[in-house]
Amino acid sequence: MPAQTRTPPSSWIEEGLRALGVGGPDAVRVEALAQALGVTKGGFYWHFGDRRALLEEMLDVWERVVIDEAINRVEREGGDAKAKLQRLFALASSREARGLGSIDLAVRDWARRDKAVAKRLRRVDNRRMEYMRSLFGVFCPDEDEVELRCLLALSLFIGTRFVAADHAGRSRADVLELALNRLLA
Amino acid sequence: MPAQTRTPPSSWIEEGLRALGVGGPDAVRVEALAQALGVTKGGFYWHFGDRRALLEEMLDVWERVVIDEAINRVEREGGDAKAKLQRLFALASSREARGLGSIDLAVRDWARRDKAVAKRLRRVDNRRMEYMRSLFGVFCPDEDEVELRCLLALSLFIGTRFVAADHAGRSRADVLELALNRLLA
DNA sequence: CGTCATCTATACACTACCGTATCGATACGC
DNA sequence: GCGTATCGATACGGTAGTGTATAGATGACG
Repeated sequence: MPAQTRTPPSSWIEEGLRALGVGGPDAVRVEALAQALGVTKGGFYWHFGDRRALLEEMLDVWERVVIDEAINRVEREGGDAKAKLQRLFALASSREARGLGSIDLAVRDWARRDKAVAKRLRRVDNRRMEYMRSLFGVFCPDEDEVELRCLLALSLFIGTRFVAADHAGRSRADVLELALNRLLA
Repeated sequence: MPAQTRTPPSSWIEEGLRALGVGGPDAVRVEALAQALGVTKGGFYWHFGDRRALLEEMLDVWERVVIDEAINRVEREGGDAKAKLQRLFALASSREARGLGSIDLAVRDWARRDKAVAKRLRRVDNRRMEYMRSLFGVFCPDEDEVELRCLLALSLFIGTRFVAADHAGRSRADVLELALNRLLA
């Protein structure tokens, strides 16, 4: 049995993902993470070969969590396809998702300039699309229509957090609800 | 009359915007720009007080260009609202927009962690929304419906470039065309 | 209690970049 | 062609971060 670790790799990864969500990949700096964890960087290089290795493992964890977590939680409570979609959308805009959502956005921007990251994002997005396709397909016979709604849903999820426009008296949530009702019609 | 400048401020700003689009704000580095321009950083600090000043002026230029350019070009050719919207969408996904589009995405991510940038993006997005509202409003009586379509259009514009999913036999352009036809119905 | 793996602190060399200072080059206006 | 504003090259100091080396602390386990 290994001795109980004080600042195990998972701590560095966790803190790294937090930094990634807030400041992007460039903000994931060994010394900054060490300070946030209340230690020096001494132990970091015991766990990880270098900074790249940390980023790699961060993405490993992110990929696993993102793919499993959301889908599992939605599936667990059962219900029909529309109920599941509604829960999925609610989850996506919930306060708890703020942390994961920020990481999601950061990874998207990161993927623009790093092919390996783009590959991972592609896997994740395809998994999400596949899941949504299965749900929309239940009450939506036309395949083009299914594909369209999936892209709209995913784009809205991202757009809501990247678009900085006001809505003439309405709130963003109001307009978003309109959109989601339409998607579920 | 000022002497003809060899590497005027506009060159630094141009190169800076290019770097921003490719690598984000952190990639806008004085010495890197100098190298890209084939000079040393010697002259940079003659034009700009510091790096911040360049970023500021870059955003000034970007804001002016983005607001005027696209709208003016669409308006110039006339036609009815639907024709203008079609041109607007075509322009947004045209090859020429790749450069400006990348900057757009970079600014969006940047705005997440810089309030001043967020303020600028808000101005730009509101201007775009206002313009789209005026176009959708022509053939769309319901105000909620107009607002919805505007958000969908903007989200799709962003989503198309941030989402990395495949579409089961279809191309992204296919699905996008479906979406745009729906928006113009 | 002692040992060994597991961290931690500290110091160091190295690199990249910012901003400053200085002097030289170049072109335009006259 | 002369002078001045407008750059360009170079050298420098300062800061921040990476990765390495090394010695010390700390806890599990026999």
